[in-house]
Amino acid sequence: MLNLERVYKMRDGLSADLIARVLGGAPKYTLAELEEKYPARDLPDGAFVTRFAPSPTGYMHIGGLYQALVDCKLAQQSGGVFMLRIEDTDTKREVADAVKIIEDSMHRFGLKYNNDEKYGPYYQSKRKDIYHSVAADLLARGLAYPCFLTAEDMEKIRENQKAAGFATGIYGEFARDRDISEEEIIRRLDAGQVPSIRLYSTGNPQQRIFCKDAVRGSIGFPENNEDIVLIKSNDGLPTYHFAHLCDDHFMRTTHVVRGEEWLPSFPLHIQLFRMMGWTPPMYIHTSTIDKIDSETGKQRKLSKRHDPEANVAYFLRDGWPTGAVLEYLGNIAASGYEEAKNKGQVKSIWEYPLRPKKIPISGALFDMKKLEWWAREFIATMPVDELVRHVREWANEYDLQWAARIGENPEYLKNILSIERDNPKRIRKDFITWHQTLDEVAYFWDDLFVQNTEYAFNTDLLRAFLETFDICDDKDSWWNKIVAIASGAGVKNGDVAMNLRVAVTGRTNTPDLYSIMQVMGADMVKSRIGDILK
RNA sequence: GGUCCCAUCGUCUAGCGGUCAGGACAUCGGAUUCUCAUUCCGGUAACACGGGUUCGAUUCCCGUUGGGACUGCCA
Repeated sequence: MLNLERVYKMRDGLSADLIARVLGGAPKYTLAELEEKYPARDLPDGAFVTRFAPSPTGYMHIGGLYQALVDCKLAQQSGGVFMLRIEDTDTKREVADAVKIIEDSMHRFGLKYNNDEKYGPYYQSKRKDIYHSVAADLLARGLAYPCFLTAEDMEKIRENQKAAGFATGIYGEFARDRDISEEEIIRRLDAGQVPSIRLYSTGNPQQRIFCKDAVRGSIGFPENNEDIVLIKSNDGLPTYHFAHLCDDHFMRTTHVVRGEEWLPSFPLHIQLFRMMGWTPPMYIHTSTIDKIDSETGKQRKLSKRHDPEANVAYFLRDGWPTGAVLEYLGNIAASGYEEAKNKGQVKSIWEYPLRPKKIPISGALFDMKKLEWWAREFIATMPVDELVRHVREWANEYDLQWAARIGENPEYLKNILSIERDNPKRIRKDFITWHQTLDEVAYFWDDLFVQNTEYAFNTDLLRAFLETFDICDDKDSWWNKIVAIASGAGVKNGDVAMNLRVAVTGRTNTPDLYSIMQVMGADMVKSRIGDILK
C-alpha cells in the first residue's frame, strides 16, 4: 500500500482550468471518450496489428524497409492489419516530399498498408487532440507537470551534472519545476512563458523493472526516474515516447517492431503504459543492418551519410529488382526461407511464415554479394516479357537514352533478352539489375559496341567463316561449318567459336553464339567480322 | 563514466545437453560446354576466452574480452 502511494500520488493534480491554460486549450476528449472512439479491433484471434512508423526525413533507410517488411508480413500472415504512421512531430526536421518518398517506396516494394480511417489520422501532427487529452489526464492526476526550464537552463544543468559525474537529465532534484505550485505556474504563464509538459516520474532507479520482448525475453532495467518531456513547448506536439504510448494504444497495435536503438527507453515506455493502466503491446526489437567501415575496419550501422546503399532510393536508381531486395531482407528475418525456396516448398517470401521469435537479434552485415545472388536468381526465373517490362520501366524513369533506344525497336530488345531462356533449368544468370542488364547486352547496338583490342584474332578462321556464313542456316548446319573450319585449320572447335564470339561481341563470355547472330542479323555479323579483317 | 543488447565457417545462419556442428552466399578444385557463363560434382573453412553446473557442454550459469546501442523539448 505504501508503495502504491509512492507510485501514484506524489504531487497534487492541476485544476481543470489550469490544465486548459497550460495546454493552450481544454482537452477535447476524456479518456473514456477516446476508448470509445477507438475501440478494440474486431479481428480474429491471433491477428497482429502492426505499424511502420517512419519520420519524414526525406529518405527511406534500408533498415526501415526491413522493419516495414517484418511488420507487413506479420500482419498479412495472421490476417491482421498493417498501418503506415507518419511520425512528423519534429517540425524542425521536416523535409518536403518526404512522405511521398516513403509512400512511393512502400508501393514499389509491394508493402501494402491499410490505414483504416476509423483509427486515424495517421499523421502524428494531426493527433494533437489525442495527445493533449491524455496529457490532461496525467496532469490532473499529478503524474505530469508543466516545466518552464529553458534550453539554456538545461544546458547548464547538463554541464554541472557532467562535471560532478552524475547522470545527465532532468530528474529528482534537478527537475526544478517538479513540485512547482499552482500560483507559480500561473505567475509564469501570465509572464508569457510557455511550458513543456513533463512526466512526473515516480520510478526509483534502485528498483528494477522487467520489460518483455518477444524475441529477447524479459529484460531487466533500473526504473526510469527521468522527468522526460511529454509535450514539447515550441509546437505542442508530443515526443516520440508519449506519441508511442498514445498512438499504439488507441490504434490498438498489438506488436511494435522497432530497431534495437529503442531498447534503452523500453523501461520508460512500460512505465508509461502502467501509469495509464493500459496493456502494452508486444515488442520486437530488431537488430541493425551493418557494414564494416572501410576506414576503421569496425562494424557499424549502415549510415545515410557514408553509405549509398543505406538509402532505398539507391536500389531503385540502380534498378535492383525490388522483389529480390525483399527476398534478401526477408531471408534475414526468416532464415529458413532460402532453403524452403530452394526445395521448391514456397515460391516467394510472402508464402513463407515469419516466426516472430526467430527474428535475429544480432546485427547482420549487409552482404551485397548475396543480394546479387538473389537478384540473379530472381531475374532468371522471370518470364521474358516481364523482364522486358521491368527494364523498360527502369529506363523510362532513370535513363532516357536507353529508353529512346528501346523505344525505337522494342522487339529487338525482347529478342535479345530471350536468348537462352527456353530451358528454365539452364537459364544464364547474367543479369543482376535492370541497368546492368542493358549494359550487358549493349554490344547488340553498333554505336555502343566496343571492339576487343586485347584479343589476338586468328584472321584465317574469321575469313573462312565469312566465306560460308549464311544467316539462314539452322543451328546444326551453322555448327557443322564451324567444325569444318576447325578441322581444316587444325584447331579446336572452341577456338573458332571464341574468335567469332570476340569478333562479334567484343567479349569472351556471352550467351549462345548462334542465337546472338540470329538476333543481330547477317549485316551486323558480317560488318563486325569484316572490320577485324581490315 | 552509467545502463542495456549481442557473440557458431570470410558473410547470413541451423542448432534449443550427447550431431561426423547442417545449409546458403563467397572462395578453391574438378566434370560438361562454342564460353572466365550456366549446370553438375567435390574441397577448404566456425562454436571468442576462462571458470563453473553436469556422466557429458556450441547449447545452462558466472566472469573476461570484443562488438553495438542509448545517455536531447530527434526519432
